[in-house]
Amino acid sequence: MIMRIITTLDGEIMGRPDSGRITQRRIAELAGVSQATVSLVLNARTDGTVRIPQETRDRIMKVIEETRYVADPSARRLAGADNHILGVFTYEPAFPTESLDFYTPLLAGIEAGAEQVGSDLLLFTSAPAVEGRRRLFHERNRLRLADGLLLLGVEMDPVELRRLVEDGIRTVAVGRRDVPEIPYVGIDYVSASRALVEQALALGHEKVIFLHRAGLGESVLDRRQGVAEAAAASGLDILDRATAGTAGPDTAADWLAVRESGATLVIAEQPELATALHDHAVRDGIDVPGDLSIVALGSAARPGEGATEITRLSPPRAELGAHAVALLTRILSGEDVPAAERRLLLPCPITEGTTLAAPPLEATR
Amino acid sequence: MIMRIITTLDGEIMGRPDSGRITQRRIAELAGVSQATVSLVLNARTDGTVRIPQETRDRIMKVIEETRYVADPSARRLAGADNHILGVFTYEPAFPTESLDFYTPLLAGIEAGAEQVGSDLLLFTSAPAVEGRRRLFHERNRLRLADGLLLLGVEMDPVELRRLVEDGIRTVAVGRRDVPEIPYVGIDYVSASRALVEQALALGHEKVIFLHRAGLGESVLDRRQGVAEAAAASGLDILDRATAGTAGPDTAADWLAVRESGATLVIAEQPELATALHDHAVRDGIDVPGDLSIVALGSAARPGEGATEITRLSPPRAELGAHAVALLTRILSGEDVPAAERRLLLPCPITEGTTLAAPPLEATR
DNA sequence: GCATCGTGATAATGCGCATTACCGTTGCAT
DNA sequence: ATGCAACGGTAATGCGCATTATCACGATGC
Repeated sequence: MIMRIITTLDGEIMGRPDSGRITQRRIAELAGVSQATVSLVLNARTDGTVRIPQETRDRIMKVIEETRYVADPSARRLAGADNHILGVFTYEPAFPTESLDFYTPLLAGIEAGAEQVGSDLLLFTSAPAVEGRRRLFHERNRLRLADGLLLLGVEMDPVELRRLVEDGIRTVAVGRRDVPEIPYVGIDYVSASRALVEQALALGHEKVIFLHRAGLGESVLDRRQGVAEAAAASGLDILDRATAGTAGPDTAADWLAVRESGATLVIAEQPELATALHDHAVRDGIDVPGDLSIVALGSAARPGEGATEITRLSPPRAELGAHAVALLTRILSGEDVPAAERRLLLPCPITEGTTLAAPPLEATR
Repeated sequence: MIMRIITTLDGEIMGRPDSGRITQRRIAELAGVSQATVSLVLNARTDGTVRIPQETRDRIMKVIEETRYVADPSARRLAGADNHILGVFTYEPAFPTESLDFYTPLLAGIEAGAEQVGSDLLLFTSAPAVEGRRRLFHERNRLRLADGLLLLGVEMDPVELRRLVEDGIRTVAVGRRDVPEIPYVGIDYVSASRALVEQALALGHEKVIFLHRAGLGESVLDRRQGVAEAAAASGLDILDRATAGTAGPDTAADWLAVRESGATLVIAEQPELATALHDHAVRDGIDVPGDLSIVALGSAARPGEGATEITRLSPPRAELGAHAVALLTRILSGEDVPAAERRLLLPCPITEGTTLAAPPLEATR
């Protein structure tokens, strides 16, 4: 407050008490040029009508270095320049331990990507949660501060996605999205799921049960489609069971369902469930994979040490994040990215574990 | 480009093609007031000379809701208002798996804290690494965009810390810092280390070896001091050995040193080392804790499942992050935080594991 | 000697908002 | 009638930068 008053009385001469910030005007004074020239030099403009001899450039740059001047990002942004800030919005809290396995590798990839392209990351953690989910658009959101936006989450609100497009906020979703206008980088769960299931079926399994989430997220649907395709291709009927809604600690019910089905192969969408079922099997004296094979359509980021390696899909999550940053950066650069390249699906490798084998003899006719 | 031209020709009437952004001026038009009034209403100013009847406020708020107007954060910032953005700088990359255990819980706490106070997080990932460490001040840094700064890292550059103070960037360090001007929230490693070592010594150990990093980070030094205090208090000499510089996979050498020392108690600064030594012991047929006790002065965020529980310190990292956000927020609020409260040390609990017991009989005289 | 051109800059403007100084009305007491 | 508060706002300004139109000046051409 006192600062303000003094500044008002005498903003120029009295040692500029307002935090002594160095501005382009100050640089200009010191270098004996105009503010405009400083800006032009800083932005290395050489095109068209702008001509500034090297001599002058050097002089200005010298002052800039000496004063350790740094441009104010807000002012840059307001004046229409890019900021090299990528927004990151996660529909679920990013770090809490439940979804840690999911987000952490993604963020690691995003961080690496951002570092490479020289961008900072703005995490929109202020988004208030309404009905358990965060909302992207709230009064006082700071979306516009970022040049572009990365969107993470299992399920996204299509209404919000559309509004992003409307508002001209350049966005890349991490994970395939059905909303047509949204570019994304996803994982080809359809092919991968199909491949894994086909590999399992090729071993001779005929009684198969598939445990999956009931959700409607694109990735969930994709995995189901992959399984369905494999079933159709083999002419087999695969039992289908939706597991308890959330992180379902009710694995006992699932295990019971598996036993009652008489299946020799369990396809578990979630790796945690696969592990849990494996534990149930061990406890019940059932040999995996001798009596029962188990495969998972995903990976925990960090399998417990020494734990059984489930045969499973290993989504390349870090690469996913890095690719998303790369795509967003391309789009932001103004380059005209062809539609085909704005929707990327990364292949998802299969990690061979020790839980898949041919069915027991008595189960084969 | 085309957009720009059209705008230049006719910025007002032609449907404002510049992304159709809604501004306060537009709100003002629609509500039949001036831009200033809109700003005053938005910021809920009621003090002093500003008087706007509820009627007008309502009318303006209605337009704001209908148009889904959101203030431009850059403009707000440029005009001197707070932005509710907290900068986060990590001296090491935040996510890569090596330091994952370290940063992830911290970030989780920071995220939770930020969510609570309604702030976004700006991760300065663009900071270029010079000589393996990131540098905070680089041309084009965007520090000023944030209201304040959280600083993470084992070791920080004192020069940069001082410059932060000089430049008036309000900062809170996560982890105790020796630079006097920097507020911090840290962990009381001195007391905790001392307590753990004293607890161990009370069991009768007389030959003790302490393996620690050679670094000069405050937290490293604190742990060493705690151990030293415990040694002094008990009148015991504790062998002291600096381990290999980095993530030291050379645990064999350390194990050899332990064996040669004839120690009955190993104090390992790093939990990973403790685990490795435990494995060595198992391999060599040495009983832990029957023949050899092992304690660690830290925790891995996630001990491998089923692995031996090392008796250790469990730094409350998530709380640390949350407290740091809270402190920074207090400082930013303009509240005059007393010096004593600007340097916080959280107590660090001991997690009882299965690797600490009395020394074997033959080792006691 | 006058027009022309290239050179090396600069003045002016606006981005969207917050803030302060001020201004026109009306009601009320003097 | 006159003053004078209280009321309900508004005009103007600046934050720091990017950008465009323009200008002064010397060199060159004819």
